[in-house]
Amino acid sequence: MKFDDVITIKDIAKALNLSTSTVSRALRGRYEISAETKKMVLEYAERMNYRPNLIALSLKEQRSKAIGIVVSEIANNFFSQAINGIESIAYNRGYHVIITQSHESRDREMVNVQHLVSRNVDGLLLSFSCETTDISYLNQLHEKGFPIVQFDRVMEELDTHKVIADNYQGAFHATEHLISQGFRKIGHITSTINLNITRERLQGYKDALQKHGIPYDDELVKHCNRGGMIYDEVEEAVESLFINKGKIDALFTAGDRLTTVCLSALKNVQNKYKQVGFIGFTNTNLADLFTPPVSVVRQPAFEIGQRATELLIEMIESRKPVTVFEQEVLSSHLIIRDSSKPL
Amino acid sequence: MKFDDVITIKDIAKALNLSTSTVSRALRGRYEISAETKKMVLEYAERMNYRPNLIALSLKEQRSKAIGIVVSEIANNFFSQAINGIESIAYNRGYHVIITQSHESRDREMVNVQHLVSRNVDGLLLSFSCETTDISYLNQLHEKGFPIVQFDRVMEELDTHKVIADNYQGAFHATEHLISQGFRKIGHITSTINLNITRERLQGYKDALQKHGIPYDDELVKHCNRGGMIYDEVEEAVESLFINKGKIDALFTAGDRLTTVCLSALKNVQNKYKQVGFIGFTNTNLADLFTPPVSVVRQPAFEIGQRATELLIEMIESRKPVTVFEQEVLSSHLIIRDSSKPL
DNA sequence: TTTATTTATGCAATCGTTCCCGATAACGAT
DNA sequence: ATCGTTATCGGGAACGATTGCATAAATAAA
Repeated sequence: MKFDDVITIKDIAKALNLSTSTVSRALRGRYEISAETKKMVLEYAERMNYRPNLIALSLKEQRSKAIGIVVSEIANNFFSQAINGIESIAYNRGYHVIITQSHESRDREMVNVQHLVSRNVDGLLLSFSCETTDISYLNQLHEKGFPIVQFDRVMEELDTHKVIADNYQGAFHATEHLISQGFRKIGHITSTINLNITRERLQGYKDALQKHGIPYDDELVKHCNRGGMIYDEVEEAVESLFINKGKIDALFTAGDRLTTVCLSALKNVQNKYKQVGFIGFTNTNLADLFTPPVSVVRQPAFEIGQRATELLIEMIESRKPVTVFEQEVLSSHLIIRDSSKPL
Repeated sequence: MKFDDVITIKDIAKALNLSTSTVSRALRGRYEISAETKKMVLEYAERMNYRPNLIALSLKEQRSKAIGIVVSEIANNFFSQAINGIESIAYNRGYHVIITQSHESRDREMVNVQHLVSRNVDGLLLSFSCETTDISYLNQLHEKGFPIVQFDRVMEELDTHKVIADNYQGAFHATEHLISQGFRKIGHITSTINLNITRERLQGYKDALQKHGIPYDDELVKHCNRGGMIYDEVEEAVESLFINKGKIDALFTAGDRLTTVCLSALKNVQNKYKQVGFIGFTNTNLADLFTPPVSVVRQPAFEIGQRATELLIEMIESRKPVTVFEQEVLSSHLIIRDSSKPL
């Protein structure tokens, strides 16, 4: 059904026998308008419940006061918390946010970006999908100086602001912690190597092993390339780590969704959860309800969202093009619970 | 920084020495355009990576092919799953979705609705906040026949399609289940009575008690009016139920976030979780990782989102105004685990 | 050859808003 | 009476895209 009878500035102009310009200025509170005209317009607009059409405004002003977000999944503690951080800043600065999900698909991600751009968003906050390796679809946009800030899952070759957690440190400390608890055969389940977070965490894991003289074993690292989107992929990874009985004595998982799905899989696969040391990256609030309570690496999701948004708005509102970009690294937090204590 | 050099239909027209009309028709594949002109335009557009400006299109066509969503929190399993259901339908029908959060604030909810409307969304999917009692801000919109579908948290007095879970049945069965397991003093933590889901579930709880000859005790029902947004509110409710030692022997919680927060609070308050029978409405996938594994009432969140979207798109695309509205009730699912077994 | 028809293209209005220019009137100063 | 100033307000272009209508050229029919 066609729906179009919302009140516009033209309607007000016609009703009050004024021109649209006058009405516009009255509503904007410009000085050139006489007090009585202004009052008349404001009262009428109020009475008729007038709201400016943001579409028309965007077209005219060439900006929308809206920020586009692309994340892989909102059903992910890290991202939903990050989005809350984003909103907390954006809202106070007068921006609205438009949230989209890539569902770990590069095509969907690209479509979302294009859609957001053709909706005239003033800037983009991006966290890439597992599938994404080729980001040439951003080239043109980026070359023209379109404001983009990457967070969490970032691309080295895309030179814009980046806001991330200290993935390397987080993984290093988590692994070192497991070692300090006496574990020696530490499995690592992570997602695709496409992602910086995977590589950084893997490196932290490796370096911690090396520091303590534990040889690195390729067989103990399993990549779930869809980042936990497909349960079977994760269960298979978990199972394979247990093929030789006692092959691993502890497990370290990277990635929010991956960690929670791993916990399910561990439970389902011969109830292994209680039989290995465990620590994982996750932002769930329920970690201490498990038995044993789960040790986690918690990322400052909210703050990452906030910081990314501050940088983005700074870029949007800067009068001269921003050409020097920074990478901000926020500290993650190791929360030791029982799951990583000696068995 | 002002950013505006995206390619438009005018640029193409100028470059190829054509009129914008011709370019537009060529891009739309209209028959009136000669094959060579069409080819020339298409090739140039492709090469310059032309994308139509959806803002301009929306303004012209008076529709945006976008659907606005307002939920209280995306960091809530029910809503994030519902949103995935919404997206699954919308995407296939060529609609984009714009997700906003009210954070359980009526004002924020209203602002979001107004913002979405002034962005020319073609319809709204609404789930109300805890705070909302007065929805007069929707009156004008609704009277004019603007397509709105309510889901989960709905308002009786707003006559549009509604898609909900069988809250009464779910609560009734959950309570009856606890009774069948021998529990008699069953506490109920729920959110504000403003919400239909609260009232329906409370009624289910009451009726189950009555059916089995258990007197209803007002003291055993606690309302967390912010729906679990404020931890202290929940902890207080939990504590108060335990003031008289052994006052309750089981707990039934309504609401996704409320249930998870309650579990935390139960754990924190003298580690009570293992000492009471427990069942709650929640869609978390981690319920069986707790000890004991949590019995839950699981709502068909994904399907609710899907169905609501189907109804909405039907309304949007209907040529005549829709005046007869239906309320669809989808079955929830009782999943019995150990938390509700006799102690 | 003339007229009718088809084919291909351009013009201009439209959507809602803002803002640069002008236009008009009132008023005081000359 | 004329001019300049100031205070108010309107006209119209612009933003990007679509589309009904007009027009031109090319072709077909007479």
